[in-house]
Amino acid sequence: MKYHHGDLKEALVQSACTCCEESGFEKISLRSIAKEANVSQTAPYRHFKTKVDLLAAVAQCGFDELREKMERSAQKTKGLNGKEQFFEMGLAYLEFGLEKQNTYDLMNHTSIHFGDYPDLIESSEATFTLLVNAVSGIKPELSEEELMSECIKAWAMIGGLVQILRKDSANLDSSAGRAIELVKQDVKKFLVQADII
Amino acid sequence: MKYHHGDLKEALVQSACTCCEESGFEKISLRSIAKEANVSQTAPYRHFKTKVDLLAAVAQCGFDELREKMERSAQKTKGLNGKEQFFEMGLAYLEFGLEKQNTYDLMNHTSIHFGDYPDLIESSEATFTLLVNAVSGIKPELSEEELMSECIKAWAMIGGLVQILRKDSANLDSSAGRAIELVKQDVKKFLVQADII
DNA sequence: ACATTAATGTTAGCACTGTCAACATACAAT
DNA sequence: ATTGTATGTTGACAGTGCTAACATTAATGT
Repeated sequence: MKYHHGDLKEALVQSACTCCEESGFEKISLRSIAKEANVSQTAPYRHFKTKVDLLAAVAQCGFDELREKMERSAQKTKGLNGKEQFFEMGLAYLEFGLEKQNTYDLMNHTSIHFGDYPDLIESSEATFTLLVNAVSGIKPELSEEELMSECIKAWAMIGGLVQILRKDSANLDSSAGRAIELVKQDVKKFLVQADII
Repeated sequence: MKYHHGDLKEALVQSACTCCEESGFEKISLRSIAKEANVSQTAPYRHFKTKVDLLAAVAQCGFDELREKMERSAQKTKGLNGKEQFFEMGLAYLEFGLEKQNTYDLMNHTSIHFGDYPDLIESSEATFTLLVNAVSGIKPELSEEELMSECIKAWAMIGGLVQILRKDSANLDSSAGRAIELVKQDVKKFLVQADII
């Protein structure tokens, strides 16, 4: 057990990522993360000024993971037309939001002020850029403003869908519950009907 | 009815609502709320089994407030056609999401398990019902399933828009920032273009 | 009217948290 | 070899949610 950990910073971030997805980011405690790394409770303060700084690093990992997932989806459908590709990317986003709920929450949480973390901004912008490029590929005739409007529309829709699909059906009456089941089963049809793709 | 305090339960909820909107629901501490009511730290436990129970009450107030706001908006436009009314309600929802951000967050937060709070379910369903009725009035020919699909579409869109419009423009590159400003200035045009109304 | 019970509030304390200051060690540069 | 800096440790403080044991008040039954 050497006094100096090899790469404590990275180990802490990894532990925090795991813990975030397993138990929710609110349950992350610096102390437990430190213990998991076999290190004293205040050791993390040599690498992160505050707890939020660590959470920001976790959120950044989330954006990177999301972007990679979307890129993989887009590449898998390279033979297909632009709209199909765009749909696959949207689906990837939706899947991420549903599978990694806690990380997704952290990424969209207001307690992290993006402005304080340039790297985080960069990662989140890189993800959004994927969307912009895809739409731009489908509709090259759009002005930049129209393009952005289109992207925001798609983004809002998918983001809103994630929010809805996550709700327990207990929150809703039975007919809404059935409708949500339908949406889950056939997201594509829904997106088409909603004029997203 | 009057015991030691008078109506401590209501006082706690009111304090919590105020505190939630002012500083965010994560900063609510039972102790500070108790102090604000001039009562010992553990007194709230005679009225709320856990802190989350208190938060659920705050969330319920939020849904009631949102519903009332939407109802007021709908009534104000009674002379106009159904679509205008529907738009005003959507705008009311959006305004609520932007003005009462912290309360809105709490209402959509996953740590509150709606299933445990029947009153909360009721309040949230009553709000959603407003939307359903409005859409149903505009398009009476829809089957129940189609109706729900339409409502979910509108709900997802507005919810997603709230999420986007709240982001600091620092999060986005300048062109997206400009587009968001446009959306803010002319939400209606955006919703029409998005085929919401 | 009085005794009993339930509702409500208090005190003390536990285990936990984020964070800081002071100290200790390891490693890199001189 | 000496020194400085990066990194890790110990100990402590104030704050948290929550529980148990106790105190008081209001409502209820006779």
